[in-house]
Amino acid sequence: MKNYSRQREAILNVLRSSKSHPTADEVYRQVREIIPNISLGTVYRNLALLRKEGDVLSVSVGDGSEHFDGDCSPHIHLHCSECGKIHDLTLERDIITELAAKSGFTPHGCVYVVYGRCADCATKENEA
Amino acid sequence: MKNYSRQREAILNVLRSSKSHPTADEVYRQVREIIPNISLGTVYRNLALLRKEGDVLSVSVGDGSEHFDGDCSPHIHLHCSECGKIHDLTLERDIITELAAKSGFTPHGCVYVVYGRCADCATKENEA
DNA sequence: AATAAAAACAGTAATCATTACTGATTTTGA
DNA sequence: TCAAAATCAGTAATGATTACTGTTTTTATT
Repeated sequence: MKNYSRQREAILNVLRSSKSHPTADEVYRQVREIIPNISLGTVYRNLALLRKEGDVLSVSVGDGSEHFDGDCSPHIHLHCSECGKIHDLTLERDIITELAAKSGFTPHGCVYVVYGRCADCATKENEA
Repeated sequence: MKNYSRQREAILNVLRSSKSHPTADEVYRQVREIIPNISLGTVYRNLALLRKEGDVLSVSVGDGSEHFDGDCSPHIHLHCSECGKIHDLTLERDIITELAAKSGFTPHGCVYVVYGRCADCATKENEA
């Protein structure tokens, strides 16, 4: 376990205990409930640091801001263009990274995004 | 073939004939050599449109701006944290999208990024 | 413990990629 | 031929992110 500051630890905890892929601002709001006077700059700085350390990864889905994820295991991000949510899908065997390694690339991490329409939104459509 | 404006067509051509995953600004500079008075706003608007249409996709690697790709076939983006380049790797069978579809998601497109160090940078290191 | 250097912080100002707006021009379709 | 719709160039505004400043906390050493 790394020795992180209280602020950095709190940010990491928020991300680890979240399933919603929050933006920097959303992380900020959640961490403020634990450390009320934490600065937004601190959140950004630590998110960048945690990403560099490989504790966290970030996903961009083209909605203007970066989303963060405390789960660094290889998994698929399903981004619904209708509701905007990012759903997770477990990936048992990471063929993509295996291929990358086979090609002479040294992998540190990965982000897989599939765009489309989630099952929830498809169901709602049928109901209406 | 869709009936696109001269500007939109030029933007698409730049992306189709590029292997370097340019940003909006880089696309703008290249298109200006063909249409010198094109506006940056037009480039952004058409990139967003082309992406929506599925003619183009965008990749974010955490360097501040979005990169665009005229190749929409499923392939792997190898992002080197050393030189910043995005290398492409062909993907014969897209297991990721297959899994997504099997889970009840309706896929429209996908972006796969593997972070790490490219073969070129590894070679340079050994030489030095 | 005392202290100096390094790291991290809160708060705020600045940057810069992206988006929105305006009025003019082009395209489309009846 | 004409009016509505789409698109444009140019520019202003937005807003996510980064950089800066002076202060506080941590770390390492004596």
